[in-house]
Amino acid sequence: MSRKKVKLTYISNDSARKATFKKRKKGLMKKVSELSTLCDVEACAIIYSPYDTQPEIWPSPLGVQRVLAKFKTMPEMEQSKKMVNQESFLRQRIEKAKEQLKKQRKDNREKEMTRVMFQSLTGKPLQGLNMIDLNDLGWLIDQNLKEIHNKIKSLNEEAEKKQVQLEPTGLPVHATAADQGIMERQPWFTDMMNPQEQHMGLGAGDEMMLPFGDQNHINAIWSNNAFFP
Amino acid sequence: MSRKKVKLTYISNDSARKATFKKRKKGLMKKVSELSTLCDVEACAIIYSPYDTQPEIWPSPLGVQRVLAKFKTMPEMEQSKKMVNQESFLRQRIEKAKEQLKKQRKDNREKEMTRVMFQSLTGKPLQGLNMIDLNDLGWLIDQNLKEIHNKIKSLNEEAEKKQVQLEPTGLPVHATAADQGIMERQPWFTDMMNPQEQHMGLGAGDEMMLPFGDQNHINAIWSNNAFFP
DNA sequence: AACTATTCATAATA
DNA sequence: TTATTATGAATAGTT
Repeated sequence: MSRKKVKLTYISNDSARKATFKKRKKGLMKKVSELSTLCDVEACAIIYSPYDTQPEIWPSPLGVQRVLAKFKTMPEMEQSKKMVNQESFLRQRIEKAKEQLKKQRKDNREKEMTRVMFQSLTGKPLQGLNMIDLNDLGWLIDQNLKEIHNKIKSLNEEAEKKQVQLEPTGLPVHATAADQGIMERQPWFTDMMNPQEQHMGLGAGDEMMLPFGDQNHINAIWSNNAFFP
Repeated sequence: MSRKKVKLTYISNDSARKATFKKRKKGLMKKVSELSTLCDVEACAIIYSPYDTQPEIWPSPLGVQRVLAKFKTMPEMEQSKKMVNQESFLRQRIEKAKEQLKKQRKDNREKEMTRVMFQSLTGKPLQGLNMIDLNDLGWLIDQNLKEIHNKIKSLNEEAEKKQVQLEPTGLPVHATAADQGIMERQPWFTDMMNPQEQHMGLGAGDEMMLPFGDQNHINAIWSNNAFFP
């Protein structure tokens, strides 16, 4: 049961390190073999370890020699060109981690504003929110109102159909007063918070674009993390 | 969505092969890097592909050179000793596949005998069963009877407790006639089918050891598979 | 070494 | 091509 994500650092425990080495070496050799088979490329791997006097190699001494010979004939400058070295590799990983962090922050932000919204609905006053928080909160409320409106609309349409079936000559059912109220209220928050922005219509597809930025304003603990400037 | 287990064979579709190559090369390099970091071993990998004029290497030209130099100083005979070559690698995979097959056959065998047992219970006569099938069937029935007996026993014990609580001076409830019958019947099948074997007691722990062999006698289609002699 | 819960890699797809 | 996601594979921790 791997409890935690493995820390990518030297394993100081001797037996654990040996066990991990054996497992991962096996897995690695399998991967090399598969890559070679699946894509028909020449490849080799050499691993020196303190557990064996001989290096572990793939695919065979001759195979290794062949690949090495090819490699040796290349000028050093050429060798460096397409190389994946440790630095660029780590750079890639950091980049990916940053991406994930960004996504996570967006998620956290949305969750946090949702919490604030519900607190507000239970009567708690909105305290300690800056302009950016209020803006995001407004956007979130607009989204929710929009959803509610759509729901009401579809319910009304359904009811109307049934009504028509039951009394073909009667008056159709119209949108309720509650629905109207929501319709009127929908734009005010956005307008107040974004006086400079052009107001977007209901069907403009803006529901796909969250306004939440990279930083969480409320949970400042994350915003000041020195590892992610 | 990887629908099926990947077939370990050359990918003929050009674009699919290239895509796979890129992904797997990246994954492989990551693995080498991790192994090196986690276990502090010297390792290198070189991959030639038709997609680049230069080979992809790890960890760096100098790192590769260093490992290669070490490798070259070794006599060829020594090099071959601890090697993982394609043949021994495939041998290992075949061995593992055989193990899995063995387990699966055992499972299948037990399921099949269970089916036969229930068919028999519905009145269908036992046809086409050889001595080995009958022996396994007997074992299976014994197991089930044993389970039933244990269940009855524990139920009786529970009932006895309640009985004592309700009428503290009354006679305790004993095992039922049905239970007795099961107890008497339990050993006969095994004894008949295994006249030479020593009969094992109820508590001897034999319930852990399935008698089902490597071959399925009923589904001969599997037994004759030429790939697994 | 064998076993699982879990993370990780990646085949298929959009 | 890159991005996404469901699934198979690898493996960390444990027995």
